[in-house]
Amino acid sequence: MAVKYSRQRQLIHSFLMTRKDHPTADVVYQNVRQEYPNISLGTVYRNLTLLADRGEIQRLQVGDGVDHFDADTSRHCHFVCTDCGCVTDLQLDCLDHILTDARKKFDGRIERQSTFFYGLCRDCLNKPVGISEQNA
Amino acid sequence: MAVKYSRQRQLIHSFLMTRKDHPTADVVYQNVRQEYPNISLGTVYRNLTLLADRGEIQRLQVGDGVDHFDADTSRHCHFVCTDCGCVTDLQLDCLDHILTDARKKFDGRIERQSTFFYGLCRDCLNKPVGISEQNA
DNA sequence: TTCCTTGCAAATCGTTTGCATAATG
DNA sequence: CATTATGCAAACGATTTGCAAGGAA
Repeated sequence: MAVKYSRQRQLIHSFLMTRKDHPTADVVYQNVRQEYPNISLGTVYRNLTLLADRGEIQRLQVGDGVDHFDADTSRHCHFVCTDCGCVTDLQLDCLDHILTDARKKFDGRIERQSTFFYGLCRDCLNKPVGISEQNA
Repeated sequence: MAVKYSRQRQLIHSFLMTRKDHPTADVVYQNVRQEYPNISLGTVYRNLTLLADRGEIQRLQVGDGVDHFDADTSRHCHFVCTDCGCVTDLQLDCLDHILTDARKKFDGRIERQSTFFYGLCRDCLNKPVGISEQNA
């Protein structure tokens, strides 16, 4: 239960804080590896899970089958591009409102909410057709 | 591309329509099997994917690592119990509002939205501590 | 010294896929 | 007949886990 310091966890967490694009475990691994070559994928997974469990980071299941991680634990939404798969933050004012509304209607205890938007990001919108494999 | 009739797909789809609890592929398999014992898991997966791609059902990634399926394709939210894992529908009035708001703020094309709420369902709220493994 | 962490590799588990055969249109 | 769907089993990919060794308190 008690958590002890580890250089690996420290590197993982601080790497995540430098990124606003919500990397996957493997991306974290590839990057931390540059500074700490001996680190293993298992360790990355273990620490991401530990940090998420302690609420120090957020685990995002954006719907592409791979977990993404976000060092920003504040309440915010995400946009996921269905073409390039990029994930970006989206700040909305009405988050509290929807939560209140849901609590009013639901017979149980609602603790948190997660909202994803899907569509095409700016870059993919402007991209000429055929520049990447189009999703039919 | 052309879709041909199959008894298996028919059974899968109509089973899904009888359920409002958003079963997983395996649950669909176990149930359809009672009426059609020779069906294979692969066929169930193939048809759920086909139906979802054609918009006849909805694939839900509720965050437990397993895909759930919903025969109700109307716009609505879901509540996921973090204790028992049950998934229930939640109808909210402000869905259009949040979508409009997001479109206003985002520089790209937002096509759809998905919102999940997490907490304890009514049954788990009333359940005495220790009746199931508590998530520490 | 005690307990937490690691690296490594093997194991898990949900889902997908290749292939030869069966069913549909 | 051409094409799509099936059952089966093997393949896959992301994540987890067991274990012996290393590091922190």
